Amino acid sequence: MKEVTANFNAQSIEREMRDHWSIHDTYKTVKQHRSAGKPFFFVDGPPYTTGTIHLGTAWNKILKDSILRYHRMNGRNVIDRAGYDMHGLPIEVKVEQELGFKSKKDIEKYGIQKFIEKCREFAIKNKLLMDDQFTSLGVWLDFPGAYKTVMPGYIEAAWWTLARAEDKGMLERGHRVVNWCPRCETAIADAEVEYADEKDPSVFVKFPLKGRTNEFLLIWTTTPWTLPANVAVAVAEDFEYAKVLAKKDDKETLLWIAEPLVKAVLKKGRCKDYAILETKKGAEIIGWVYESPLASCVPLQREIVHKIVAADFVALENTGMVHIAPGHGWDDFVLGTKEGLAIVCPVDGAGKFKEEAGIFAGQFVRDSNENVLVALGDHLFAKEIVTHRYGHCWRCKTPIIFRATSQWFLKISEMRDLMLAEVAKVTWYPDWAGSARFYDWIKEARDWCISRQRYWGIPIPVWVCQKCDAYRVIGTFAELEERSGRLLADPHRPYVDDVTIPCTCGGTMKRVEDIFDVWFDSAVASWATLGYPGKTQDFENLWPADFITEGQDQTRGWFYSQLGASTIAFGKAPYKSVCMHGFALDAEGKKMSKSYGNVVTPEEVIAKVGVDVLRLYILSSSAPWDDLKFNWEGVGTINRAANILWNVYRFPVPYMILDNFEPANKGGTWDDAYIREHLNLMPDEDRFIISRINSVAGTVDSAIKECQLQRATRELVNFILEDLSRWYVQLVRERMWLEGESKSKHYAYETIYYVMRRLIGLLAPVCPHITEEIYQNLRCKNDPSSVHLLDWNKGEQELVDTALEQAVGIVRSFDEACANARQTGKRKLRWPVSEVVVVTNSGTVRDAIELLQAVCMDRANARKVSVVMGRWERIGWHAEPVMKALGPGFGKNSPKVKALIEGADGNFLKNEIDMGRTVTLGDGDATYEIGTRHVTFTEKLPAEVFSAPMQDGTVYVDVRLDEDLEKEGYEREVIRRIQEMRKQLDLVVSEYISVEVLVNDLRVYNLLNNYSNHTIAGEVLAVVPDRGVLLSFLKPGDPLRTHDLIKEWEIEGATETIGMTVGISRATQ
RNA sequence: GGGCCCGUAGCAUAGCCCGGUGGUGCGCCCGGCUGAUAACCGGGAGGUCAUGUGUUCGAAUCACAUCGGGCCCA
Repeated sequence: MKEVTANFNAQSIEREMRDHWSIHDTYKTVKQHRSAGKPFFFVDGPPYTTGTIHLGTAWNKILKDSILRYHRMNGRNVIDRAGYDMHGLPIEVKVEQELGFKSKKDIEKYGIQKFIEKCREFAIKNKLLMDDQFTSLGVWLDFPGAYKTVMPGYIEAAWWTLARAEDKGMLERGHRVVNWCPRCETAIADAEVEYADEKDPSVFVKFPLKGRTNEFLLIWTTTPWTLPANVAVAVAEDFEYAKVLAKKDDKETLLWIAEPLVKAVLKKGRCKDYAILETKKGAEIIGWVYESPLASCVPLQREIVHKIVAADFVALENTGMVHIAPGHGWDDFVLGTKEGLAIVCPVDGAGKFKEEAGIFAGQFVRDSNENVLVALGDHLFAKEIVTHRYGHCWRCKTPIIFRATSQWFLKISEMRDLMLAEVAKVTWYPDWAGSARFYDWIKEARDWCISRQRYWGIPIPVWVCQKCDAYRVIGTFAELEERSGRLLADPHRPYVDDVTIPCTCGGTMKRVEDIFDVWFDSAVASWATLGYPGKTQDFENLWPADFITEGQDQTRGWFYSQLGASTIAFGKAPYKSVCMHGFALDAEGKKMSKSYGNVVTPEEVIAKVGVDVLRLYILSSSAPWDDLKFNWEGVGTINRAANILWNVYRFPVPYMILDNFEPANKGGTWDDAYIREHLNLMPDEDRFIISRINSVAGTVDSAIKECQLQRATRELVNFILEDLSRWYVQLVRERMWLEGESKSKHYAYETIYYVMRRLIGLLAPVCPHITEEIYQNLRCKNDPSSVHLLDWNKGEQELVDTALEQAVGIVRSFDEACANARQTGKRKLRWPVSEVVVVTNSGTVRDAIELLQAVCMDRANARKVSVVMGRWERIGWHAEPVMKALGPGFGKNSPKVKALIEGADGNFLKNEIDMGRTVTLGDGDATYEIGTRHVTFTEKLPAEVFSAPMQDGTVYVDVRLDEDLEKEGYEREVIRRIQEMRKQLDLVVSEYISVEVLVNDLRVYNLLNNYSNHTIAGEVLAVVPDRGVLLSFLKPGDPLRTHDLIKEWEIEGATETIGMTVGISRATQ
C-alpha cells in the first residue's frame, strides 16, 4: 500500500489508469478471463461516422459500457464488438460540399469511382477519430474488431437478406409515390424525413364543372405546383355539399363547398354576400366531371378525364373537397390505384417540370408555385401564406416532394402482424417503449422503400435483363462470381456495376443502378456482425441479441429497421431485450443545438471533472429513458461525492502503512471470510457498515438488472456520503489513532478494507478508472490484477443485520437531535455534558439507544445517556385551559374552571388525561369534569435542560457544567488551538513540540494547571518518551519564552496565549 | 392533427403504479466541528406539486381538458 495524494486529481488518475490498461492489455485479459462464460450477445447500434461525438452519443456508449461491465463481472462472455455506420447520404453530402458540387451531374462528371473513394476515405478517417473519443470515455468495446457496414462480408449479409426477401415474396419492384429529395435526386425513406416549419401559399382554386356555366368545385392546397398533375377531386360520401351563389365585386359565381365550411371559406374569398342554392350528399356528386383550369397551358391536362371520387380521408376542413394528384401524394396514389385514375408525374428527378407540363417545363417545382397561380388567373379564389410543418431531407434539409417513381420495396405491411407479435416477446425498458410507442409505430408502418438513386452505399443486388426485363436477386458474392464468371474485387459501385449476368432468354442482365437505403445497412447488423451467412456457428450459438440500447429516436430507426429485416430473414425479432434511452438536453430542457449556443460537449465536462464523474453524473441524474437535463451544478455535486469517496479511501491509508497492516489473506489472496468469522467480536459500527454495504449491494444489483442505473448509482453515492463518510468514518477515527497493537484498531482496518473492496467492486462498472486506481493500491499481491477481473458481489444476506441498520437509523436521529438541542442551549459539541435523556414510548427506540450506548455517548459527548419510558420526572407539565371548549361546557362557571385548571398539578393532570381518564376539579362549592378537550399542556424544563425531537421520542440535553466538565471543555479548546497551530506550521503527524499556554484568567488557570498538562500533551504530541511532558501553563503575568509560533486566542471569554516550538531542543534547554 | 414521455422550492430530483401530514441534494442564511480539512456536521428560510375541472371523506398520486418541454409520426 502506498500513500495517497491529498487531492483527487481525476485527469491524471484517469490517464494513468488508461496507460496501465494499455500496458497490461487489461481489456484482453478480462475478455480472456470470461471467455468460457455464458455468452451475452450485445449488438452496438452503429453510430454514423460524422467524426464528432456529442453528449448524447457519450451517454449512449457510457450506458452500454456500464451495463456490459456489469455482465462481465457476472461471469458473462460479453460479445461487445463496436459498430460503425459508414455508408449513406450524409457522407455523400459532406463530400459533395468539400468538392463544391451542386448536383448529381457534378458527381457523374467527377467520376463515381473517385467519388466513392473520397467517401470511403472520409468514413474511415472519422471512424478512427470516434474510436479515440469513445476510448477516452473509458468505454470497453471491441473497437479494433468493430463491424463496419463497408466491409465486403457485411455487404454480403445485406445481399443475402434481400435474397431472403425475394424468396419469401417480400420484395417488390413498384411504381409508387415516394418521398423524394430533389437536391440529392433520390428517393428517401419515411424514416429519413425531418419535419420543420416552412412557409407556403395556401390557396383555394376553382375547378370548372364540365357542361355547366360559371359553376365550380372549390378545392384547397398548399402545393400549387401539384395542380398540373391533378386528376380528380375527392369528397366524403356522407358530407353535405352546398351549391353556393357567391358575390364578389358585383360578380356572381356558383361554388361547391362542404356545407358547414361555406361561411369560413367565403370569408377567405372576400365574398360579401352569398346564398346556398341547394345541397347534395357527397355520394350524390360522385362521378361528376370537371375540367382543369390549367388545361390551356398544360398539354398533359387536356388528355385527362377529371372526376369526383369518394375517399375516406376527406376531413371537414378547408373546403371538404380534396385535390388529388396521384403522382404527388401518398393518399392520392393509393386512391388513384383503387379508382383506376391516371397516375401522372410531370416532374423529373431534379424536381423540374418535364415537357408535358407545358408552360412550366424546366421550372423547379417549388419555384413554380407563383407561376401556377398566375396561370390560374380567375380560377384562383383566395390566397394566403401559411407556416406549417413540412418534410425535409434529413441530410441536406431541402424540402422534399412526393414523386411517383419506380422503386424497390419490402412489403412490411404484409408482415405487420408478425412484427407486432414479435415486439410483444421482447423485454422493453421501460415497458411502454415497446408496448405503447414502438407498437403504435409498427401499426402504422408502410412498405419500406429500400432503393436509393445514389452512389455510396450497399449496391442493391438485383440484376435485370435488358431484353426480357426478368430480374434476379443475388444473395452471395460466390453466386455472382459463378453466374457472371468474374471475380468481384469490391462490391461497391461502380465496380459491381460492370458485372453482368447472362439471362436465360439470351439477353444480358445488368445490375439496377440503385443502392440500399442506409437504414437497411444497420438493419442487418445483428447477423452481419457475426459473419452470417458466411459463417454460421456464431449465429447459431448467439443470435438473437440478448440486449441492445439506443436513444428514443431509434424507435423509428434501428429498432424498427432491424425488426423489419429480421422478420423478413428469420421470421423473428433480432433482440431479446431493448433499453430505450433519452436525449441530452440543456439545463432548461431545450434541445442542445449549435444555433442556440447551448451545446455542452463531453470534452468540456471531462476537462473539468474527468470521465468517471461524467459517467456517474449522467447515469445518476435521470432514469435512462427520461431526457437528461444537463446541469453543471449537478456535475459539481457528483464531483464532490467522488472527492469524498477519495477522502474516505485516503483516510485510513497512512495508519495502515504505519502499522504495516495487511488484510486477512490466504497466500496473498484477500480472504473476506475473516469478516464473517470475526463479525461477532466487532464493534457495532463495524457490523453496521458491513451490513450496509451488503444491503446496498443487493439494491444495486437488482436495480442494474432492471436497467435502473439511476437507482443503482444514487444508492452508491448515498452510501458513500451518508453511511461511510458521515457516519462510519466519524465514529472510527479515534480507533485509527490508537498507538501500538490493538484489536479494536485491527477490526477497524479489516472493516474499512472490506467495505472499500466491496464498494469499488460495485462502482467499477460505472467508474472504471477511480475504482481501478483504488484497487491497485489496496489489492493483495495475488489478487486478480484488475478490479475489472473481480466477480460481481450482490451482497451476502447473512451479513445483513436489518435490526442493527434500523437501530443505527434511530441513533442518527438521536445524534441530530442532540446537535439541535445543544445549539438551542448554546453548548458546543466540544464541551461535554453530564447527561442526555431520551424520553420515548417506543421499545424500539429504547433498545436501539441501549444497544448502541457507546456510540450514543460518543456522538453526544455525554457522560451518560439514558432512556426514560413514558415520563421523565425532571420535566414538568403546565396545564393551560382551552377557553373555546370551556365556554360551551361550563357557561358562566368558566372563569372559575379556568382558575382551577391553572392552579392544578399539571403533571398529575397530564398523566390522568394521557391515560384516557377525566379529572374532577372542585373548589368546595362545586366539582367539574375536565377532559382532554378542555386542556393543553406545555413543557416546563429545568433551567439548563434543552430538548429536541427525534424519531419517536424527544432528546433532553442537560448542559449544566461542573468543575470536571468545565476542565475537559477547556482542555479540548486548548487542544484544538494547538492542533490548529501545528497545522499552520505544517507539521507532520509525528513531529514533537513543546508548548506554553498563558491563561489570562486565574480561575481557568487553576482549573487546568496540574491536572490537564498530561492529557493535552498526549493529544498534541508534546510528550516525549524520555523527557516527559513538554507543556506548561502560565498564570496571568507570567512571561512567555520565545517560540516558533505564538498566537493569542479568545476562548469562552478568556484570553489565552499559546507559544509553540517545534522539536524538543530549545524548550528544554 | 396523432402517439409516447416529462412538468414537484432558485436549480436538480424522490414520492405517482397501489390516494391518507410532500421528502432529499445543491445553492442561500445562521451555528457547529477540525490529525479526511480547498473536507465535514447541525439548524433555518424557501412549495398555487404546470393550470383547470372531475372522482373521493380525502388527490402530487386516479380521470378528463388545457398550457409548456422532449422524441416520433401525419
